[in-house]
Amino acid sequence: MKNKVAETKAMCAVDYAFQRMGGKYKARILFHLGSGLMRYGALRKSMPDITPKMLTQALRELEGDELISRKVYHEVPPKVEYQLTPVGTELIPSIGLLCEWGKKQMTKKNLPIVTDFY
Amino acid sequence: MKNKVAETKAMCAVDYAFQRMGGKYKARILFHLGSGLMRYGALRKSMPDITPKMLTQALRELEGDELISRKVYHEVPPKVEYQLTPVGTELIPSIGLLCEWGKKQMTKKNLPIVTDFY
DNA sequence: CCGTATCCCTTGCGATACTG
DNA sequence: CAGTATCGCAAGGGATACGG
Repeated sequence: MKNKVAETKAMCAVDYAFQRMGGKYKARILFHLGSGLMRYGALRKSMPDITPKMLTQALRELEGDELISRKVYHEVPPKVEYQLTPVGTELIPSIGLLCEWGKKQMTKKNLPIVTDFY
Repeated sequence: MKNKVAETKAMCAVDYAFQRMGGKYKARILFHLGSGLMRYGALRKSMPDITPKMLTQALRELEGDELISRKVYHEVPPKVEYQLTPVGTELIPSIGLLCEWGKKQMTKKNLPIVTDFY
């Protein structure tokens, strides 16, 4: 169970970035965490279209790439908190810009935008 | 041969953006076109790891989403020019930021970065 | 020069059910 | 509460060869 890429050979910086925050959900997860620390359940509620399996998978990969940190409280009921690392935090402005671009285009085309609780 | 998504239902702006410039090559292609108009062959040479099939496919999708325009000269030998549309151009700053983030992280980890001709 | 066509393989992703 | 396990499909992507 390796983490995607053997980064032994030279690559493009754009690719490097996309391998870490690309994919179907990672950018959205990072963006949500941009507003601060969140528990697993809170993340689930804020993105109900992501199955637990995919959410956990994305979170583990983000953790492996050190974009987020994961803190487990061994108590009953269990509690796990996720938050951005400094490196992950530096990614937020880029995603924010992307998001603004998306909003602008969607507005132009009169497409319905989901902002809250999604 | 439809273009990926039926955008009938409400979605997140981040997703909207990623459906247009996400994937394995699109951001890189857009970024290269950021420096100006390029012919198909020039794009190929600048990104030799992309097979013609994948390059053409990505270009067609970008064209379909109106991020780039394609101008064909019906002459021998044939000549096709690609360039960013205004909407596509607005995407460049976000990708640029992502690229800078990538470069910074790669530098920290002493990973070899390919900038020219890739 | 600028692509297409074909074949095939891998990976991502989803649904559903179950657990410490 | 915060996950795993299992199964399975479908899209994405690579290699190679050919075409207007």
